Amino acid sequence: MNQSMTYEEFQARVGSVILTENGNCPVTPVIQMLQGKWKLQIIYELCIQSPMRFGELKKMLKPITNTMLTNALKELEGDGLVHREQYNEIPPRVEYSLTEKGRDLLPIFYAISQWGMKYIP
Amino acid sequence: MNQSMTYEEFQARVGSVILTENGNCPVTPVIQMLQGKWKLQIIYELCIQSPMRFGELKKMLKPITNTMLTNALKELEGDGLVHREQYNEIPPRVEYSLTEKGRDLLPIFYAISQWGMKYIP
DNA sequence: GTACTTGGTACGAAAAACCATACCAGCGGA
DNA sequence: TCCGCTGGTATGGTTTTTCGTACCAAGTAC
Repeated sequence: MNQSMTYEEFQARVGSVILTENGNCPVTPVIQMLQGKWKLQIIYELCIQSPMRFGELKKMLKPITNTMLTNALKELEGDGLVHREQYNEIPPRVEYSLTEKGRDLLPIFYAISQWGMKYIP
Repeated sequence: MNQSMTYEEFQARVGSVILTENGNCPVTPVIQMLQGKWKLQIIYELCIQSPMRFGELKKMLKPITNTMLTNALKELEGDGLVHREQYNEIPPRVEYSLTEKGRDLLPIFYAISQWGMKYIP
């Protein structure tokens, strides 16, 4: 099934079948996992370029603060979406990249970009 | 292009071409538009069933308060994603449904559900 | 010896989000 | 006459996010 599915197709597949199967919703937990001002943006930056250093990410997400970036990255790492690789050099170097689990979020961003290209002026 | 695209395909298409074309990103504004604890959930409920009355929505999103639901629906209506239809009856009846613009968000939820089915236990 | 580098941490303050509670209209039913 | 129904609004308070600023280590260049 691709992205040109109809409303009825999605409803038939996700709404009627999966949702009511055992009470486990495959959408709500994902939405909650990705909540927060920066998480989706960070993942998206890592979609575009990976790996990225802490400072590079910070520059891309310009008004972000150290604290926010650190916290968000920690949570993303905790959720297994982002991998943190630390090199013991001076000055320190830390590289962030998407895990396979994180890369699998790509179709979401693809769908978002399709919508954005249609509706964002 | 469907959802089994490779990382390189997405990168080539969204990362390299569209993003750098004119500085307008088709992803970031969408992410910001959908931010907040309830917006995505409301849209998702309306994906599953539409139209829905205010009280039905409230029941589905159980711990939500009147204020939150009202505010979120107003913003979604303001963004043109949700349509509000008011019937002047007693007791009052108001039905919410997705606009075409809102329905076009469906592929995003489809992609989310695909990811959720793979990774949510 | 001083300044500069990176990838953070710690702290408190400010802002935003969220919540609970009470209240409203106006008709139908008991 | 009083209650209950719906779809909210108003108010104020609490909790969660987010921000701003200062600071750190440990080496390198000047």
